[in-house]
Amino acid sequence: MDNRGGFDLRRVLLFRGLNGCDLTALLAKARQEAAVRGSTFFNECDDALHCRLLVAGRIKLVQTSTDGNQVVTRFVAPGEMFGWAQVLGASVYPGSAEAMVDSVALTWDAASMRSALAAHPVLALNALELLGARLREAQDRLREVATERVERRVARALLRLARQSARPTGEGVEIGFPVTRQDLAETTGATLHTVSRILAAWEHSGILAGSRQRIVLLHPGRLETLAEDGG
Amino acid sequence: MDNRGGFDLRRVLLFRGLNGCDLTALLAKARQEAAVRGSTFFNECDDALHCRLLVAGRIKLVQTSTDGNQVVTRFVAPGEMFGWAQVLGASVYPGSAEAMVDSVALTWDAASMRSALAAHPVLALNALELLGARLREAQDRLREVATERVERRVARALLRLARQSARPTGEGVEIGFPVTRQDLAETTGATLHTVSRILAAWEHSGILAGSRQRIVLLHPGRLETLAEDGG
DNA sequence: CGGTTTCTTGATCAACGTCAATATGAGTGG
DNA sequence: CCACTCATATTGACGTTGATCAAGAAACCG
Repeated sequence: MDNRGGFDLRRVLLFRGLNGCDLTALLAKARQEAAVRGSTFFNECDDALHCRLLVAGRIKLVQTSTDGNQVVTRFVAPGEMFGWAQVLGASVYPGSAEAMVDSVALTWDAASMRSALAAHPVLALNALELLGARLREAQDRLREVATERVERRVARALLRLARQSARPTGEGVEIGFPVTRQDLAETTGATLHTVSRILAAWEHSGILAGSRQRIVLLHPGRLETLAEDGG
Repeated sequence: MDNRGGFDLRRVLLFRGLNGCDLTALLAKARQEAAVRGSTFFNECDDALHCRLLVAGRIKLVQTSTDGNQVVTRFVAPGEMFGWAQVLGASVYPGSAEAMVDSVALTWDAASMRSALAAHPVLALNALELLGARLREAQDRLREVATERVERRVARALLRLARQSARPTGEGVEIGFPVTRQDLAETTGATLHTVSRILAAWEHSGILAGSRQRIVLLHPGRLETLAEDGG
């Protein structure tokens, strides 16, 4: 089996259950694409001609509203697909994909991914499951933003980030890629000012430590309390 | 071709492109289920054993958070599927499905729907498209709730409702099923008080008219202005 | 007709955004 | 290596949106 880009593609959830042959054939159709930190794989409203699998790095998907406000719809970790728009019936990307660190993706054109989905039911079912999970996550976040205080939303966001990309350190769990207060604000629907204040308070009370773009959760348990019962 | 429950099933987007035979076979596996106004087809956290197609009536999907706050994740119109949870890899329903008027649904068990999806690629691709559209909608609403004022969110919610279920009246477009201020509050992430005040103001300025659970948009254009550039 | 749900409206208040100023570090070119 | 610049972060003062609290009115229902 192939092992392109130093990444084990059998681990990719979308490909689970696909036999080696078919996987190799599918891979043959992909090309590799890189984006340095700060650049994008695609921008909001670009024609959605491709879909991608993140192989290395970290991406954020960002939607911008007419008045310039931005929202981070998802952080993408290696092994996850992104930019499905065309495959799923949209003609343009609903958001931009910005590399938070230097990143590498495998890129398919939407048409061949569609035919692969049609040819391999297991692939389509996997896609449905993944998409279902994403829909549930989006709805959960909707409920949070609609009903919960900023502090709690920030707590949840940090826990999600930690779950997706924990890097154990001496004194706690570090989030494994650079996250600005602005990023956190855009995932939680708050301003960077409020986020900054909240994090400062938490640093003060020993729940977390951090410096520029780095956040270490010293006390995930206490964060979970904050996230759940609003202690 | 079958025409069960007085509803033309060829119009259902999920079934588009499926041949008559297969459609009939699929329908044979469904059973009919009714829910009177106010009752539910299923509740949040129930085991997700079935998936459903709304044939008549109107449903709202509601998520409740631990502190009792509710959010309406979607209004379901006839012809739309709901309660896909199990098919999409979740074991329990992420929300309840409450009938806003007396309603009828066709019900499949999740296993047979899964095998139908596996057997008919066209079905799986349709499902992916529909789910993709839903994901985009959820993300749009997330962006709205995170960045926009309540007034604008209410305007958008009304326009969405009108689009999904407009009933032309003498003086404007009526929303074709009973919607309470509470419902609107739960779709927009506001309180019913705020919604009530906003609607009162709009009634005052002639943008809409309404009575108990009835809303008539007299001036959709002005609502659209409010929804877009915050005029 | 009494009870219940829905809706309205006022008064008050706090969460959080906005505005503003400053600090801190990281990268860059001279 | 240092000066400069830019992005990021901190912090305070203040204002506004919209929630909360409270009370009552109106419509519907058995």
